[in-house]
Amino acid sequence: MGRGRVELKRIENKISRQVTFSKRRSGLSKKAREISVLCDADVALIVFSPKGKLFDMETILARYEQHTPHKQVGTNYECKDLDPLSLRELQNLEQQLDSGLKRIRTKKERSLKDQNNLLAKQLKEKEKQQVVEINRQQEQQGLPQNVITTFRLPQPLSEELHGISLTIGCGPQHPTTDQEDGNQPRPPRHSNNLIPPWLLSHVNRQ
Amino acid sequence: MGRGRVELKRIENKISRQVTFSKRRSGLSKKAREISVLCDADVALIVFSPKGKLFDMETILARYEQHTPHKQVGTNYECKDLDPLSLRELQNLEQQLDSGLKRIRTKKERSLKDQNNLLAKQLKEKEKQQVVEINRQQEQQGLPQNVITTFRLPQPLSEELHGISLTIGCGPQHPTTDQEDGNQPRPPRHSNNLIPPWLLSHVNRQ
DNA sequence: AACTATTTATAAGA
DNA sequence: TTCTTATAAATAGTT
Repeated sequence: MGRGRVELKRIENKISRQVTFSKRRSGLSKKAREISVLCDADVALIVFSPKGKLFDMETILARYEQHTPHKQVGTNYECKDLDPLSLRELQNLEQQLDSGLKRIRTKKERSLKDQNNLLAKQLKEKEKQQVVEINRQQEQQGLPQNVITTFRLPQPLSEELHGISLTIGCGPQHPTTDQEDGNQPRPPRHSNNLIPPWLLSHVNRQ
Repeated sequence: MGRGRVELKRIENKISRQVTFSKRRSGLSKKAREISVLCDADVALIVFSPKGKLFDMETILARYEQHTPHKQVGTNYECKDLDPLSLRELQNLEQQLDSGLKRIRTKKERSLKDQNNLLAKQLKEKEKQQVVEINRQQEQQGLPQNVITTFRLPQPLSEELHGISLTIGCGPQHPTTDQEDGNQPRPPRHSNNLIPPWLLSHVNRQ
């Protein structure tokens, strides 16, 4: 339905796929609503986005549900349908289970978020301490201060970071061949008083 | 779509309603299948007939692109076979819906936990850094310290260092502008905990 | 179930 | 994202 035929295969272009998803999702919802109204049917439609996010969940329930036992029309059979009550009960059960799951999930999420917040606060605190620490040291050595606060925007930042990364990664070149020797003479300490954190994480090893 | 406009209200004529139901039901299924394939989305569609009978139930999971051929319900089959089948299918559907919910929940949880871990690691490094910092200061004051010379450079570290340089110096490791595939799970931008935490806090700032 | 006149959905482009 | 429009697709009424 559009300016070209649609091949029934995954749309590889991400943008196109998202656009198509958005359009078709609304179209699908509309049609689901229509059939439910026109034909007095119950329709449940659940659409998950490509990334698994619950993108749309729509339950369309026709207003009146007459669950009178009935016969199959237009066939030779008298057919007892699936018991509407059972169906309804199943639906109820599903809803209850789902809401139960949601409650638990919510609790878990809240717990995790609390934990996140706590950790973030602690981390921030540590950073403050560190900045003060470094500034204090530099002050002692008569070096310019506020090294860290010179980092601002992403773009200029990355350039500055590049320099720093060289300092960290390529400054005291550690030969890669000395992996097994535990008593390598240490390269001279950085003249820079910023001790590479990656180094610290190894100091306490073993 | 047809020879006349459709008023969005229940079709009173029973035969017409059933015919329309049948037609639209297949159309709806088709569209659901299409969006699931085209957009790589998971779609669940449940349609109940006006009287509560499970008339059509289709679960489309894009991952398994095998589309079960449509079932003819009601016309040519023994009714006694229908009900248990419907029941079983309903149970299947319930299970699939549930697993869909679980999948999402798991993803959210994993995301939060990753974040927690990252924060925890950063925090830990900060602490270590502070300890070494203090040691260094003490050293400056004439106190012998050998903290750093105990350091051993394990093989993997150099690779990690390389990673740091790339990460910091070369900008986004994972270009977001690619059109190819947005579904590949990307590693977190700085999953590497060796990046200086103070630096990380700047890089990640948004 | 088939057939079409129409309406509707929507792909591509702006 | 939203609108526009050319076209493909769905489908209402009919046979």
